[in-house]
Amino acid sequence: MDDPERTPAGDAFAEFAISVLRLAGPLTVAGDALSKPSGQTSARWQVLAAANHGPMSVADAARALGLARQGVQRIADLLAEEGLIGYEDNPVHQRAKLMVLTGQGSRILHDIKQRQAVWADSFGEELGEERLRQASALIAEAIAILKPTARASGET
Amino acid sequence: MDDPERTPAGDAFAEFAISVLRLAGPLTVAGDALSKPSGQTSARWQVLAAANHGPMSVADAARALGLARQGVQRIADLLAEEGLIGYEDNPVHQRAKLMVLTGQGSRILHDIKQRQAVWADSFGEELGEERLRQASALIAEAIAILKPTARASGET
DNA sequence: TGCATAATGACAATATGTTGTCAATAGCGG
DNA sequence: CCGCTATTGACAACATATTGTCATTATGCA
Repeated sequence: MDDPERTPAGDAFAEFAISVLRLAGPLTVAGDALSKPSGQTSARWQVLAAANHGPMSVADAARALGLARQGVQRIADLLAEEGLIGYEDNPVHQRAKLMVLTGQGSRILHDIKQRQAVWADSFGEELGEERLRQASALIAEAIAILKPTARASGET
Repeated sequence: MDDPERTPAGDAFAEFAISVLRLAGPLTVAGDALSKPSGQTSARWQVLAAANHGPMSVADAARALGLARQGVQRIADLLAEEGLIGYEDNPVHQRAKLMVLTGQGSRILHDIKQRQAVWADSFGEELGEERLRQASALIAEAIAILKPTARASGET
């Protein structure tokens, strides 16, 4: 019943994975705190930001955010109910309407972005730009090689 | 209505934060896949691993995992119902019983660890030990400086 | 000892996200 | 044009996790 042996690189990856999962919690809490003054949350902010990037369908936004389509749909419907986004007809697809920010949605996103800028500058300064960029690059690689695995056991 | 200006370091931190949140999803999916053959999930595996590290109360495990105490309690109660862990009397605390793996819990955790070792070695090899360790160190720093902020608006 | 404060587990409400299923629509090859 | 496959939104079930509240138990200090 000894523990399985891992290579040093395997150990490093395991530690990395645990670290990422541990950081996700505080980051979401911080995002909630940044968006709460505008009555929003991390998840709603993410969808607002996606819609602001350009008119896109819910499925497009889900791919951009790396989330399940149905989860983003739920958030988007809530945002639409509250008048922060609207669904515009899609000239090239009858079912897949395009999300577009309303005036109120734009104002709210702008307010959140202003708070986020102060926050990000502070932590960016403390952690160091170069290291952050290297870590982001590594994380992007990890996502790229993990995603196909996820997709193999993916939807339906 | 221009976007707020961020410093380069602030940009880097914002990108880093988004990357971490995006990676958390695939990592959880991968953890579910590793533990599913044993009838477990990522969350249950984490709690089993904490209990295996040494007898500890639910609150101890929650702190070790960086999660809310109540969420860990829910998982732990499920594991206890299924006979994977037991609650032992705590000599120094009447209420806070200590979680201990049962024989079945140990066997299941061991099986998951074996699958995880193969998986971690593979991705560790591909991403590189040194970069992974640097990223883990940076993430640990980020957790350290983010957590106090979270605690300021913390429990009750 | 006695009391204020903190820690802990129990319970509930809510937010987030995945998975599964289905019908409607697109897209493509014959 | 027809038919097969993929995409999309709708709907539901479930897992995970936070927040809030409460009673019980520990802890530290006067």
